[in-house]
Amino acid sequence: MSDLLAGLNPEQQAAVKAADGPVLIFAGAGSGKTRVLTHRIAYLIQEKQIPPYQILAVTFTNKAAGEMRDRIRELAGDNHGQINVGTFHSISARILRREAESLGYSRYFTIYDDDDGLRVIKQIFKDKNLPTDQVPPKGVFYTIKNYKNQMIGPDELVDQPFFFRGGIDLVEVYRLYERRLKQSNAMDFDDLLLKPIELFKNNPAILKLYQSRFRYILVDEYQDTNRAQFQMVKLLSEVHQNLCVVGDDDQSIYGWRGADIRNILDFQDAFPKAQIFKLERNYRSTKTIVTAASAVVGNNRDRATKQLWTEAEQGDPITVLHASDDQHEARLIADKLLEISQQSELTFSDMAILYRTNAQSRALEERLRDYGIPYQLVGGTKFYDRKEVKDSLAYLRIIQNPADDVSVARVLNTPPRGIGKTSELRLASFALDEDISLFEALKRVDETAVGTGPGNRVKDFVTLIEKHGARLAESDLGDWVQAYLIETGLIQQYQAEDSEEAESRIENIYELINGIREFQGRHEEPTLEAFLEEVALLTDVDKLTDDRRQVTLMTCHSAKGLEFPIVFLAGLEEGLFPLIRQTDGDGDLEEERRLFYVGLTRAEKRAFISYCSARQRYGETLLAKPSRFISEIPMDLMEMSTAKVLGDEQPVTTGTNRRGKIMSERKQSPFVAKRIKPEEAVDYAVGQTVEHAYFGRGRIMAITGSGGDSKLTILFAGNQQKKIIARYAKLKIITK
DNA sequence: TTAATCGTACTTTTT
DNA sequence: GTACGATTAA
Repeated sequence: MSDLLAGLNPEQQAAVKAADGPVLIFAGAGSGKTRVLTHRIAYLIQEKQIPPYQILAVTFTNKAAGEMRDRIRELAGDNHGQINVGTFHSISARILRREAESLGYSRYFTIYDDDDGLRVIKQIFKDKNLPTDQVPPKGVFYTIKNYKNQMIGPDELVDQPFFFRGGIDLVEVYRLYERRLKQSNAMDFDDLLLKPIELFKNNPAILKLYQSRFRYILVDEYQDTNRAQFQMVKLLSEVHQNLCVVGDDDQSIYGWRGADIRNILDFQDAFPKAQIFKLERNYRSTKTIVTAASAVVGNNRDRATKQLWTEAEQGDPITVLHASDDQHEARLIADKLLEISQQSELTFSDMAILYRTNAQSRALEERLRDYGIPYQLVGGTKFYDRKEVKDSLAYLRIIQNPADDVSVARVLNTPPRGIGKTSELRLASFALDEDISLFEALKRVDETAVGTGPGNRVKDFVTLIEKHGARLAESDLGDWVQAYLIETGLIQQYQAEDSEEAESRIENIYELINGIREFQGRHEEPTLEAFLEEVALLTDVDKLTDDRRQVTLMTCHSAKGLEFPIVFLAGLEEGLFPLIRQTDGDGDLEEERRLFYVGLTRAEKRAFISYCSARQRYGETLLAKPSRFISEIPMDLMEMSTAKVLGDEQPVTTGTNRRGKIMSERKQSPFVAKRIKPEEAVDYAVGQTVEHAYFGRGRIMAITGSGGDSKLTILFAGNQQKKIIARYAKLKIITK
């Protein structure tokens, strides 16, 4: 069956056939990397007779894992079943559940996300009476995360004077944080990577087991692995050395998360016998796009030498759209989307809009809605991050792991049930004194200083949890969740509110319940723990659908590994892309450039790049210059669009002109953009008729606050009442 | 002591 | 626009 090699170019074939020993494959953008990986696995199974269960393939997202499994199935037939495919985090979680006892955890441990972790830090601040005014808990949390990412534990920091201002001892908070998680039988994302290493180092027998279990290891997106991930694969492949990593140093974009580009650049140092292959032929994009992207990324110093090339046609030049502001930019893009969908065979699902920050999606979304263009948004506020969904999940997590203090604290008084801050504080300090979990403290509420009123409420709460905990085993999971969540009163609380927002929160809770039923239908063992784990490790991209006729909106980071015939890169302005943060100096310009490279190389046929002269950010209007990345593209590959948009002539959308007029210059910021502050608001008064860009004419019913920050309550046509902040509204006074 | 309202600060990218 | 914390009202 060596038709496995048919249709592969010589380099790809060589990479597939080099089955044994360490292998590094540099795979340029669009060079058929996934093909090589899947064919390689099929080759191992069919030609080398390796049992599938001895193969471990690690991908970056669950979606990529699913796709890989599908493609191997096509190639290798039935035998693929027991192959281990997953993300680092999901594979680790699986190992850790099995071996939890060896680490002093129960197998029902909870996975904490950043929000949960931050709550732990905040609780520590409360317990220790640390001041939050000098150093925000968030900052402490991120510092700790940073250390964990680099595998630096609190003990290794001890020699250094790590005191923050305000007398906060970082090492102590770090220690407490680790202790709290352990006591809560919880692991954060970093632990999922660190604990297996700890496990393997302390238990040679267990390590040996997994070494022989994973006799062939393949790692995709290797350029984005961090130190812990490197160590894990190194440990696992130490004996057999059958480690194949695939990546592209030019696409390393997760340095901020601890990814170490040196993992790929220095692979040979760690594995001196490594064979190296380079896939440099691009099959995805036009010559224009390949040449442009290569030219830009060629400005980076820290990279392995390689030259991407293609035999594809030249294709259209990259179109640069210049907009006056972000609203205008959104219109230009929407116009192009419509134009392309009408004048070509392409549909909206062939098009994507990519940007640097999630905040940019709003203006785009508004305009797409106006135009009636269907879109799907990846990222932003995720479904599982919504308050009501997290609350619901917290109720479920308590059942699985009562030691999960974060979840218990989260829902103890949600919905409000008469257990206020004071009671919570007393319970928490009792738990601390007795060295027991918060839930244990609730059960012993009579021994605490909590009053009888709230005390009875606490007892009701405990009864509620225990009652449903006992029922879990004997009922259908979906029915059980529904009954449980209803009895928590969570839904009732929102029903009482009777607002649009509450309405959608209720919908989300039901959507969660439906999600569980759907999970039941597709999972072999639909247990509560399996569901909670899937939810914890799910990414946004995992939920992306291909086949609906929708434009895709997402960040360049999320777009990694995807491709679209038409790609728009929005917001190409100095300070935004490359992004410059005001707080900690210059970021990593080379990484920003790689990110741009990733974005541009997503395009198959045509790329559009847009930038604005002025952009609303943090409530201010900033003047901006076009990104340096635009000028790094060879001139002859670009065309500057001078397209006029119909909408420009309509008075309704003259916000830019008006704003341009009332803008006054302030001092130049240290960075690229000039800061512009709108003048103090015009004098609004109750009873005036005003015109709003979106809502039309209306009458001011009430004003609260003063100046630009004042809130206006305006009654628009159709009895629509809206509250609007004067400063941001594009209001025109019609009559006094 | 609890609940509701008000004011403020925040938004880089994600497993 | 949101989500949190603080302040105030009950």
